[in-house]
Amino acid sequence: MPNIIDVAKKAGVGIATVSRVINNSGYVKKETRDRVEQVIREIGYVPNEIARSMTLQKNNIVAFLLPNSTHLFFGELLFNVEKELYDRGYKLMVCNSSEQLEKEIAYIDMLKNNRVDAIVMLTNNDIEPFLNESLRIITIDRRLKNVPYVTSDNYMGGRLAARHLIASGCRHMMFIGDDAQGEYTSIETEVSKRRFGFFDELKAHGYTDTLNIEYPLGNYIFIPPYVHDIIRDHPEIDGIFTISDAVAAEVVLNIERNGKRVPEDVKVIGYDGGRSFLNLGKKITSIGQSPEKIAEKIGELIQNYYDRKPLENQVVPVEFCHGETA
Amino acid sequence: MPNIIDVAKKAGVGIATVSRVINNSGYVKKETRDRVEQVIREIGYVPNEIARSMTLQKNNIVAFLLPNSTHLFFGELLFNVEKELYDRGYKLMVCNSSEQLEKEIAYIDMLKNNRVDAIVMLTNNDIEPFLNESLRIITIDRRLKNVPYVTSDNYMGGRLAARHLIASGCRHMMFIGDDAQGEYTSIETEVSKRRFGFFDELKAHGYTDTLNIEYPLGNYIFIPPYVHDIIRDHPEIDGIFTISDAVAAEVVLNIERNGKRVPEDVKVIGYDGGRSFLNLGKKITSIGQSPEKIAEKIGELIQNYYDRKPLENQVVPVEFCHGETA
DNA sequence: TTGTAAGCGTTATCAC
DNA sequence: GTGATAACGCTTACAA
Repeated sequence: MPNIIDVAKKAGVGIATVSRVINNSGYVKKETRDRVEQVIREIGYVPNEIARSMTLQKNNIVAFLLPNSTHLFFGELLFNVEKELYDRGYKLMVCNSSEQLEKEIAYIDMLKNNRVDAIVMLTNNDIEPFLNESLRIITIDRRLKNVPYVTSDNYMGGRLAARHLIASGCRHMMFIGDDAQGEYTSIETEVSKRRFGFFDELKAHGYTDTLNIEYPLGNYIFIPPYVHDIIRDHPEIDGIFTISDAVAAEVVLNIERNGKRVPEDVKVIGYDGGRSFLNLGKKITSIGQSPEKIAEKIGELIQNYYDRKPLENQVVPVEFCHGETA
Repeated sequence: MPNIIDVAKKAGVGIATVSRVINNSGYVKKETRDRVEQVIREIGYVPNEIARSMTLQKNNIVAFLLPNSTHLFFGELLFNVEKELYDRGYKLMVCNSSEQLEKEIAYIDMLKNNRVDAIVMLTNNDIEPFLNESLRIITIDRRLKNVPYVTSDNYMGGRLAARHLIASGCRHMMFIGDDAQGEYTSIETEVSKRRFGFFDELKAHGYTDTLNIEYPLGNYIFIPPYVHDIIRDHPEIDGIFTISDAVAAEVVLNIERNGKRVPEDVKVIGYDGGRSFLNLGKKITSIGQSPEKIAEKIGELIQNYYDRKPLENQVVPVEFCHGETA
């Protein structure tokens, strides 16, 4: 593979001149430039980004460390983040941790070795002890010390869900989720604000008997079986808000299996926009967060890293998505 | 950020010795090794992979160029390929082309610049003119000159679908797909073998009036509206095999909208394993191809590139997936 | 305008 | 066993 020296020799110029030509920097006489470009085409020279990275001390590579890109919302996020970065001239490395802390640690090690310019991180694990100041990180839905984050307006999402259930005439509500910051984990997740917003709005309207179900942090997908028992043991419940669409879908299926109708007897609202694999036969009513907008904000923050500008946390608006379950 | 020279100085040894320690290569006296390792820990030295790439002339980075990672099957593939590569010590760069040839070309250019070690490519575009011998490529479902490919056993998939429809008592079959190699494109896709296998098996059983619907290559997701008209104009059709689950889902919805029942009146078989977003309320009967196995084969081929072993095309078995539409 | 040379952080070859 | 030193391919002062 030809290098810059080959080009320089063949064109009868110095390598600095070739460099100036390919980077469009500095002064180069038109004729010289033409000659160099001619040679470049002739011998099929392609600048070596690795060598350039060495000199420039940056490689324009960003990594996205996330639990699992096959999860619906994460997959959308991945796609949009990649797109956003491509438009800005950066490349994306994907790192699926499968929710495992050890794998996250191993990945971060690898990413340090590879000197990626920045890391976009999506995790619910206790990763903080394994990070250091030198890493340029952006988190999604997660508060870490001195790390900027992007999140959707979870608090508003919770309030919107509450308002809809109230307006639909529900009297006894319930929240189901594994975002718990309380007894199960010390992890601080922005996602918990869905719960806070939901309860605050309900209280403000005089609903005080809302059931609060929490269980250890997972991936917002699975639900412990006993949750279904709780639902059955509380036949008065007629409005449920869940931490995600995946959980909502499972709840709907289970309720229907137990002879109640959704939304006629029980209304269920999920979170993420209403998509599901579970073949419910109806669209989940949901609070939608936009992967495009979140990715856009991530792109802007990354750009700020490159431009050495200060980074500010970003909260992206959510919207109520009409569906057939509430 | 400390480098190998810093370590060498502080440990009072030459850099070659440090290199031997971190690579576990050559002879190093135990005491020397301990001292060096001690210093490495002390100053937090992390080897620079970029520099290593320079010297070694490889960076252990593989790129996955695909149309759109949010498509169900592609997303699964991406996840599994990344996992497979991670296990082998390689890193994955994602490149979504959104089906656009120009974007694929731009990506390939970028990947050349970055000297990625290999490219896994999934495309239906006429990309061949833009590749050259120096690129180490592996395609999925696609035949290119001198490029090894991995694909599922599409031909057998087609036969399995035919057998099931026959066994279910269907009399008049139809195939729907945009894999066409005939009048619409010169692209040679392994996917077309689904069609060939389907027809061959039907013919072998004496079914000769099978309807063959083809339309220009897309992404195996959308379907031209007139296809639905064709279905309606042929009320005798009672068995349909489609190029993908996405197409199958759309066909099922449309048939039911027109007052027929699936699978009672018309049986529909898709391809990919039966998943869908479309909330059919039932699982699609389908020919399943395993993203895990395909990814595994891709991993093996990539490994062969690194090991400079010859690469052979890989055909991965498929299986019939029972569902509720056929 | 253009060329020379230092430096980026490794690995590997060769002496010692 | 160990240490200089030459690559690897580029950018960028600094000189000319």
